[in-house]
Amino acid sequence: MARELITRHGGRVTRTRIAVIETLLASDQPLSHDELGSMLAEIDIPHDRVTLYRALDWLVEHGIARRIAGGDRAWRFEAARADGHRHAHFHCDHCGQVICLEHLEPSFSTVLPDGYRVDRAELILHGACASCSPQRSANEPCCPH
Amino acid sequence: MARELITRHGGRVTRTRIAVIETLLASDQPLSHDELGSMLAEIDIPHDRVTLYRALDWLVEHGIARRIAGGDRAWRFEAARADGHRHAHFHCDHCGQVICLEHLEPSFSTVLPDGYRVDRAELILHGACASCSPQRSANEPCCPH
DNA sequence: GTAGTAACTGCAACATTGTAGCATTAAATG
DNA sequence: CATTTAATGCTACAATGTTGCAGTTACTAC
Ligand SMILES: [Mn+2]
Ligand SMILES: [Mn+2]
Ligand SMILES: [Zn+2]
Ligand SMILES: [Zn+2]
Repeated sequence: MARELITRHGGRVTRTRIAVIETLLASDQPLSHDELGSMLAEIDIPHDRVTLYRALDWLVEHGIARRIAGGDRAWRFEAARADGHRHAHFHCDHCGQVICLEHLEPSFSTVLPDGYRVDRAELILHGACASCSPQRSANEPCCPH
Repeated sequence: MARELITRHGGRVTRTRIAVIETLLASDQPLSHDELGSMLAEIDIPHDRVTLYRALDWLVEHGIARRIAGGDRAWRFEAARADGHRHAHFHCDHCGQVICLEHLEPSFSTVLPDGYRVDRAELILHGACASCSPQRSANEPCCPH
């Protein structure tokens, strides 16, 4: 699956690329470079920081992954859907976790000044996730924050 | 006006704060720290990078300014409206300029998992501004990009 | 106006996130 | 296996932002 995605786009099948694709496909939420780095380290895929940046750039360039601007200053990445499906995201301002809002399309309709061209819309809801919301009972464990 | 805004919130009236507030109020688009720094330098307000960061933090904390995540990794700031009005923004991926879409409210309605709390929504349209759109006549000046 | 005090500033050092150049390694191909 | 060149690893650098701390300044009380 991962190998085929890579060769289909004329890339070379390397350890890091395979692991990144498989990790993204297995994740139900977008992952930051840093998170991916840790996950790769855990499954014993040695790699350089820069290699990971370049692998992710390559995946985005070829439409295999999508880049999301979280609202903090770190990109997050998720596997692109074959059908081009897009959705909004929720960013927990407390622990930094980002989740996908599968059923919320970032649609818009607006009058832009003449000559402007829209390529895509990003909708991000900010708030606190369940683990970070203050109303939860005080003896349940919270996020590492 | 600026002085009053500051004292009303129990802050000390300083050169930098006044200049920042006045610059934000006079601007029709959100400004990055860097842009603000240049503008302040032009009107002869000497200041340290860090002072500007702290002035902006203070303004946001007190609801005088609002912080916007452009999509590149630099915050932008705009004067907050008295009526709490919010709107979406357009980010030119070519020259980095951000403009306000006054009439586009970043509304949303979605079912979040239990326990999640939404504080605000950010909607950013990405594309090319009029100066950067390719269809413009080739002998008009374009952005510095 | 002077003095006292806490808020604010400026500077230096550091943190995080990401890029660029370049020599080395290794995936693909025949 | 030998050749080719894409991909990697390393080092150095850039952009954006934060922290600690000593010194300055805006405000308050007199
Ligand atoms: Mn998603
Ligand atoms: Mn705006
Ligand atoms: Zn959280
Ligand atoms: Zn532009």
